[in-house]
Amino acid sequence: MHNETWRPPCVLLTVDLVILTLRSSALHVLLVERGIDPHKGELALPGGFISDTGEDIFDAACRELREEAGLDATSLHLEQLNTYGRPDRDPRGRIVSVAYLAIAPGLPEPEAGTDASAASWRPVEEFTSGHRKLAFDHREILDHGLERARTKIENTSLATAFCDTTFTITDLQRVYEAVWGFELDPRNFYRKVQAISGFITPVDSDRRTTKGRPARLFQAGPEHLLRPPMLRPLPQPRPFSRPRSETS
Amino acid sequence: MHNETWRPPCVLLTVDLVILTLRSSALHVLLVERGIDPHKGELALPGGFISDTGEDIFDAACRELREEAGLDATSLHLEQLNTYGRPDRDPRGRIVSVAYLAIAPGLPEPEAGTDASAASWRPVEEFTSGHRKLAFDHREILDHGLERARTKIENTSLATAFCDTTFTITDLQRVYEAVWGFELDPRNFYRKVQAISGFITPVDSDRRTTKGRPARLFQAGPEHLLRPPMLRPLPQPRPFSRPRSETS
DNA sequence: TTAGCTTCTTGTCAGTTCGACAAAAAGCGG
DNA sequence: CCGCTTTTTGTCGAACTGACAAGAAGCTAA
Repeated sequence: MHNETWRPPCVLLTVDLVILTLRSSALHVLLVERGIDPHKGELALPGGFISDTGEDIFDAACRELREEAGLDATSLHLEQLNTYGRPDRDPRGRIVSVAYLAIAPGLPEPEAGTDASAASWRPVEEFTSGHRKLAFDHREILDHGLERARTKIENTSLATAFCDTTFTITDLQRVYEAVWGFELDPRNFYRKVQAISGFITPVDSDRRTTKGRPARLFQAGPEHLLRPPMLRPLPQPRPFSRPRSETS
Repeated sequence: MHNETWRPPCVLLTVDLVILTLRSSALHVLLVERGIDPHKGELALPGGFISDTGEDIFDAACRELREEAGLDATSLHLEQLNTYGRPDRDPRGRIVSVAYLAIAPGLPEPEAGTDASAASWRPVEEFTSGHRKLAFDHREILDHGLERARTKIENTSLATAFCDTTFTITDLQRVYEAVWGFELDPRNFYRKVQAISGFITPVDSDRRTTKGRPARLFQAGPEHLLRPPMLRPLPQPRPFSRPRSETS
């Protein structure tokens, strides 16, 4: 296939992070304003080159999470998304980026004065609705991250990663509503999440009270796979379902 | 973060393929016997280095599919899996591999005399049950590919990618049984797949006949997302589901 | 103190789906 | 025509879903 003098080409490897959280019931993503060219001044996902050839990719994602976002990887969900390597995606040369999805509970604005000071939480709605743009192909990466989140909270307990260690069922409902973009019936939601075995377990003798009736507190359960799953309502009312017995 | 003389390290990029198909109702994966060190003589996933810095990763996957497996990427399902970059995964140096999952309908053995002659279909059961080993971290990649397939045929129409353009409902059932490793009730399966709108559409006036009653033929429908989903039975009978009204 | 407000929690109820199984339908081989 | 195989249609009780009413438990303001 290749003669012996052929040397495989090498590429530069970066890590990009889609970090999602909930702030006042709206889904937000952490973005940085680029300080250097290319795309100077534009918004971009936090990320950067792997530090040396001995660094594992996952470790690089943890490091960027700490350096650029000021977040501790051990306390939040972090999973790999796709890898992006279109030859023209970066004008500086052949740069391949491994994207990661991070899910964090509600957090304060990144502290000024730190390395993460250039980062800020932005409502994802600004980008999904089309007006605002992102540097490089980061809009595509963000879309993939959002779709991954939408799908995974259907079948896994990922939604609890948006919550603190203890949370109310209404907190959890806010997560589903923000990620899916749908309002849900609180009464059906309340019973449904409890019927899924291992999803959430009650924390006894403690309730959180804000305005109405105090709510029971829960914590994430042992099960990762939700069965039955939480199915999101579909955007389109679906073409049509063939009547069962109409065989023509 | 880095001074200006710092140059980001570059890595070698490869593509590895998990190519799945059904042969006589059993799930098979295409593997090659390595002709060179490292891991000479061992079984490995087909794959190779990207050919030059201008080649897109997806295109590289298509090329390897053609060169190593003799398959045409336009006629089968091809999607990206995870990217593997542990520093010690390849003794030759820092080699990062982007894995792809390909799903093909039942196919004959790769033709001898071609570039793909080193490749052969192996039952996945040989590897999942533990005895036989794979080169590098390819066992891990295979496991991820299998888990992806198991999950995606639940929620998407991916299962039809294992079938020819027309197929019977029993053919489709064989796919689910092979990928999940569970036997399913043909009668419930028959009605369930038809109730999912857009999953499969009947091909009129044509039936396939082998031994028993001739079976109606179908083709893949327009819908990608299955709603309601096909839920696989769980290995463990699940701990226990709290009685609905037991609130203590 | 009590009425009103908010939010959480439990009930109800009809339509749908699911899983286990029976039985009919449609071919083939003898 | 009889038995065999495989596909297709029925049946039926249990479980789940989605819509909505209503009770429970706090807070606040008159």
